[in-house]
Amino acid sequence: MTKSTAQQTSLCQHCIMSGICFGQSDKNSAESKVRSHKIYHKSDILFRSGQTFDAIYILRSGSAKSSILANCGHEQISGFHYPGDLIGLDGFDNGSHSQSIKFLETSSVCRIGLGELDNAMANSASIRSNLLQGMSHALNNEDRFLLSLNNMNSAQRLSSFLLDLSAQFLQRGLSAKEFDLSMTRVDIANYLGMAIETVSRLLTQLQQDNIIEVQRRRVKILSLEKLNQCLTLERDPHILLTPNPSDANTIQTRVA
Amino acid sequence: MTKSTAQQTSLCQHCIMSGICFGQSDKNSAESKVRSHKIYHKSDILFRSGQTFDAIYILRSGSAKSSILANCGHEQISGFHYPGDLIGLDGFDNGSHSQSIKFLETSSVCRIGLGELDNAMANSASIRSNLLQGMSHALNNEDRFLLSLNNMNSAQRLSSFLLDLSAQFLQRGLSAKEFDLSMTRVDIANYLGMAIETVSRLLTQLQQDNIIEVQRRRVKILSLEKLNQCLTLERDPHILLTPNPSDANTIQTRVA
DNA sequence: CGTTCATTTGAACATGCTCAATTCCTGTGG
DNA sequence: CCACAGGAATTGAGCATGTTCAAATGAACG
Repeated sequence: MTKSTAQQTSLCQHCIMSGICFGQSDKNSAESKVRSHKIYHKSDILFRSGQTFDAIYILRSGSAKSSILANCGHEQISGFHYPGDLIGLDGFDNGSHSQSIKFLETSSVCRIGLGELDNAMANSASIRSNLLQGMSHALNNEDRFLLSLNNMNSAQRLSSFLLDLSAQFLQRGLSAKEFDLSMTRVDIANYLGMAIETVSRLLTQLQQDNIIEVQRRRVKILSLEKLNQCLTLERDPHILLTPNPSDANTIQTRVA
Repeated sequence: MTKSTAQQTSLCQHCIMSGICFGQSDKNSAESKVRSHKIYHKSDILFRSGQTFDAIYILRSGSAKSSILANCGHEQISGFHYPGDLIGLDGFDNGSHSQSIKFLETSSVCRIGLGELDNAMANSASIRSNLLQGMSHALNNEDRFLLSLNNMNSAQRLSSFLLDLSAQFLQRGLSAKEFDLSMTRVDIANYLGMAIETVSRLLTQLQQDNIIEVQRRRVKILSLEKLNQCLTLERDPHILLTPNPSDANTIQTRVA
């Protein structure tokens, strides 16, 4: 996921934080305002857990994973990031990062210092709104992911993961049906909470069912419909059916 | 978790959003500035998924659960809330709530309209900081919870849940060792992603091991140490060991 | 080419779910 | 005050999903 240099200015103008780089008045004289951005390579670390929080970042190109560390030393990947994503939001909590960010491929990143950010928030309603929206979005993403962990079996989780990636790529103007995974099987297994053997088996299964073609990092989705069906079919909502679906006091509206 | 009316003013002064209610200048003449708050009862809904986002809320007393709804109609609880918690942060994402909030007992809530909030953010650095901190905290909480879902077995998840509650109560000046659960076993099972029978079995197990005493909603922790050991002992980090713990390129620092 | 890492595949086993029945609490009405 | 009904919680036994362990295969890289 890299962009030609010709696209960079346009990339900046559509950035969620563009208000910081381009003043209200001169959105047109953009050329000179492209914020300096730093290039990182595969396996580079943007910041580590425990490190002082002094900036947030926007991923311009490439991809990264964020992870936290359990007491037992276990690394848990909490998300993957793609161009346009805000990174480092975990730091507002207590002044130091709780996550670590590691790049999965060559990537470029804009840094927005905390002082600069706070100034912008004081002066611009759209910056305030965009930042809150970004954080809220991250929260909702985690909620939905949580749902899939608690609610779905391995096959459904993996299908869901692939569909999610597909949507991410589509949203960024790339192919929704054919793409390269930037993470290893180990990363996928970690993220989805299953053994890497299970990931492997399920991928071959999907391939045998003519739903995807997969070869190493390359994935081709043969049928988005069938992949979607994997989520709904063979569902068995075992956990947590509340007894009174029609009760006005109850939150859920329908129970299978 | 309810507070006497005598404590309410003090409660407001320590509120994370107090800057909105009390101007910088007159933090002392507090009496008259206590924001009107609304009382809800058990099973009441604060807002539902899909509802227009027009305010955030602060829980003053009581407790609540937030949940989202899967396509299949399955309700997934994404968190429990206690006094001081910010509620409704999910709405910044796209202008409508993705969560639903349901009270678990009689509770009182302050409402802060979006306009009012944005004004306050424009004018007060501490409001900006507090809101971002609150959202970041919520994010980090979810990350840690995600880790426990992917990383721990049922016994560990339940122990972790109890310890978490204990810490929440302690932080709010209540007993860390003896408290009432405001949620049902069904809620616990839903949240922790297991069957309610498993919750039940594990609680009796913990009781037989003289780690807790539990009777219906009442929980007494006999040994916080032993409960903590439940998290670390019998650990078996099966998933996701990355091969090179000492590699500088790798995020985690140690692997069991 | 040989070493290393990533991935795949197979077979046994374990955790935790499902189904079913029972017990325990709480509130309600006789 | 007691009997009864309904929900919540507990307990037991069988079973399924997905893990563990072990070994083989495949791709990449020096």
